[in-house]
Amino acid sequence: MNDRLGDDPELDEEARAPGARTIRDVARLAGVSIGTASKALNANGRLSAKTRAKVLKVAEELDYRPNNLAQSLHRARSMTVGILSNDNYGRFTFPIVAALERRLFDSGIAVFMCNATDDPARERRHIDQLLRKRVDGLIVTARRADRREPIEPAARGLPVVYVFARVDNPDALCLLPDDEGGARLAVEHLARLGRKRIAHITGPEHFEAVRLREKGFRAALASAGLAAPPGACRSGRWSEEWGREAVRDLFARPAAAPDALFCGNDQIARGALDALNEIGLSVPGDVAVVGFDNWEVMTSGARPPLTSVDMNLDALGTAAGDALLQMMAGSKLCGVSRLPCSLVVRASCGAIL
Amino acid sequence: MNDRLGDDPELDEEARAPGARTIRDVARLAGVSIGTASKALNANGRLSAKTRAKVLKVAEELDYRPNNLAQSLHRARSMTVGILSNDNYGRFTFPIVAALERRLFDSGIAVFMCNATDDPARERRHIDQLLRKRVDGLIVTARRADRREPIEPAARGLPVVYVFARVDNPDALCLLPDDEGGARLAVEHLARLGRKRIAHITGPEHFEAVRLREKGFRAALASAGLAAPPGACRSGRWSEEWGREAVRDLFARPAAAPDALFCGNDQIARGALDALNEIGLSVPGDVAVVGFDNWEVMTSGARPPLTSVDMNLDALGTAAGDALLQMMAGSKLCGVSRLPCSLVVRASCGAIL
DNA sequence: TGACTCTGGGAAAAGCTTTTCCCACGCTGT
DNA sequence: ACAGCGTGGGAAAAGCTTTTCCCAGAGTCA
Repeated sequence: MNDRLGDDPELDEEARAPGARTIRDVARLAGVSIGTASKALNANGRLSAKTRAKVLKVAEELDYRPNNLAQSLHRARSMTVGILSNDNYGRFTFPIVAALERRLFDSGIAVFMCNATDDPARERRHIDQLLRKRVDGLIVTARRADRREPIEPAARGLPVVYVFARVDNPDALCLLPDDEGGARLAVEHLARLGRKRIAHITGPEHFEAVRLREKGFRAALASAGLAAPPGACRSGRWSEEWGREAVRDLFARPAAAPDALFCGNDQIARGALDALNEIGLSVPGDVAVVGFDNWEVMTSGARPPLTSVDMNLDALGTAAGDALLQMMAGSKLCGVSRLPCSLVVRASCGAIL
Repeated sequence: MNDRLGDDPELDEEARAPGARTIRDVARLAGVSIGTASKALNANGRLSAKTRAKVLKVAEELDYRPNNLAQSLHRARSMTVGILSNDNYGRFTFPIVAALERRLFDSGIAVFMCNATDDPARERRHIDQLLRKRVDGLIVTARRADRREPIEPAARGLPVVYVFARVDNPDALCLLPDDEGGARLAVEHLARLGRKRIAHITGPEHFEAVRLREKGFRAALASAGLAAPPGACRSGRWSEEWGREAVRDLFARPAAAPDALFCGNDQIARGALDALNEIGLSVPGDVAVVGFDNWEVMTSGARPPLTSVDMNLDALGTAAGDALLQMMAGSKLCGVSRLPCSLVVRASCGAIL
C-alpha cells in the first residue's frame, strides 16, 4: 500500500479537476470502497482505526468536501432555510437577519435571502423557489407596519416563524418586540427621575406599535400616579420634521408645557431635541427626552446623546433562529411572543451620568 | 384512461404527503414513464402534444415542484451563489445586496447570505460551507475601510466578484463607486453656483475613499480655477460631532471662512449644518453644503434638506449581479471597475429650487 | 406486400452520498 | 482440527432528475 500520497501519480491526475472531488476519489486513493470511505468520514460504521485514519488523511490531502446536494437529497433535509423579507430599507430587518443567520449557521444551516419588497407576485415566486430548493424552514420578516397575510398554504407542513411581523392565524408563531413594555420602561424611568408632565410624540396610528407604545405610556403614567392630560399624546409621522412640529405645538403655551418627552422613535426625538434647542429650553435641564429604537446614528449624533429604548433586535433574531430549530426538530410552536426591550440611558433624560 | 383526476383514489392517497411529490407521482398518474414526464415538464424531447398536456395537467393538479437538489446534482449547477458580507452595520451593504438578490433572482438564482463580521475563521467556515453547497459563484462585500485579502485559493475556479471591496489580486474583479468622480461632481456643482472658497471636511485618511474624494475635490477646484488654500481639507471621523468641530475651527477667523463645504459623508454634513446654524450663518445663504452617501434619513432630516452625492449602490449591486452571471457563463472578467456617482440636489447647496 | 423512415415514448445510466445488509476472514474454545 | 462467533469491510439500493439511446409501431412508397 502506497502511503506517500504526494508521489502518487493518480493524485496529480486528480489535482487538475478542482472542486470536483468526490468520495469516489477519496475511496480509490485510500484503497477502500465508497461505503467504507463514507463511514470513515462520518464516523459512522465499525471500522478499524487504521482504515479510518487512512481515509481521513486522503480526504484532507485531496481537500475533499462532501457534496451537500447529494447529502441533502439522500437525507431529505437540505440544511437550508429561507428568509423572506419585505423591508425595503433594511434598518430593522438587518440586525434581525444578521443575528438569525449567525444562530443558524452555528447549527450548520445556511440561509437563502429573499427580498420581496411588497410585491405579492414576487413573494409567491420566492416561496415557490424555496420550496423547490426543499428548504427546511422559513422565516418571514416585515416592516412593522403591517399585520400581514400568512404565507401560502403550499408551505403547510414547513416550519415557519414570523419575526417582526404579525399574522392573525393562531397556529402561526410570531416573534415581536414588547412595544408596550418598552414604552413603560421609558416612562417609568422618566417618572423615577421626578418628571411630572410627560408627553408622548409618536408615529402614525395605523401602526400597531404606535398603539401599543401609547398603551404602555398611559399604563406607566397611571401606575406612577401621574395624569395624562389631554393632548399629551400626539401621533403624526416617523420623521424629524414631525418631532419639531409637535414640540413647537406642545410648548406653545409655556404654562402647560411638559417637562419630559417620550418619543415614538429616535428620529422624532432628534427633531424634538432640535426644536427644544431653538425654543431656548435646555435638555435635560428643562425637558428630558427619551427616544425609541436606539438607532446609533441618531442617538449619538444628537445633542445631548439620546436615551432610547432598544428593541434588542439581535436577541429577537436569535430567538427566531432558536424557535425555527425547535420546529425543525418537530416541536409545534405557535402564538405571539413578545421579547423585552431595554432602556439605554444617555444624557438626554437627565439621569446621573 | 381516467381523466377526472379529482376522483382518482390514487390522487387522494398522494395528497397526504405534502411537499414530497416527485416526478414518479406525476408520471404514474399521467400514465407515462418518468423520462417522458421529465421531457414534458422541461419541454425537451419529442412528445405528442396530447402527452405533454396530460403530464402538465397532472403536475399542476399535484402541485408538483421539481426537486432542485436532484436537478442540481445532475446538472452540476446549483443555481445558487453566496454573498459574503463583512458589514456589521448594513447601511452600505444592504442596498447592494438587495439589488444583487433581485438581479440574480430574476435569472433564477438564489443567494445564500453569509455574514462574517471581520472574523477570518468564521469567514473560512462560511466559504467552506458554500463550497460544500456547490455554489456557482461568490460575491464578496466589505465595509469600505479595508483593502481586504482575496478569499481562499480553495475557491479557485469559482467566479468571484468583489463589490464595495477591493483586493490587490489583478485577476480579481472589483466593483466600486467612483469616489473621485463623485467628489468632482459635488465640487463642480458648487463652483458652478459661484462658490469660491470651498472646503472639504472628511473622514479618516486610512480609508481609500477619503483619499480618492480628496483627490476629486482638488482636481475639481483646479479645473474650476479655484485655489485650495492650506487647511481647506480636514480629515477626522465619520461623525456629526466631527462635522461640528471642524466647522467651529474652519470658521474661527471669519475673514478666511469658506463659502461652501463639501463633506465626506452625510453625518459630517449634518453636524456641519448644525454648527453653522449655531454660529449664526445661514445655509445656503452664507455657506453652501454638500454631503456624500445620500442617506435619506440624514438628508431629509437636515435643515435645509441636504444636497448629497449618491453612490448608486443599487446600480452597483445590479452590475455585480450582471458580472457574476457573465462569469458563470464563462467570461473572464477582472480589474477594478468604478461606477459613476450622481448628485442629488436639495436646498443646502443653494441651487435654484 | 415488403422494406424503409419517422415518430413517440421507454429503459437505463449518471450524478454523489448514506446506510443497510451481508460476507469472508480470523480467532476462540473444546 | 472443527464449529461458531465476532469484526471489519464491501455491495447495492435509495434518494430525484435529466438525457441519451434505442425500440416498437405506424405510416409511406414502390
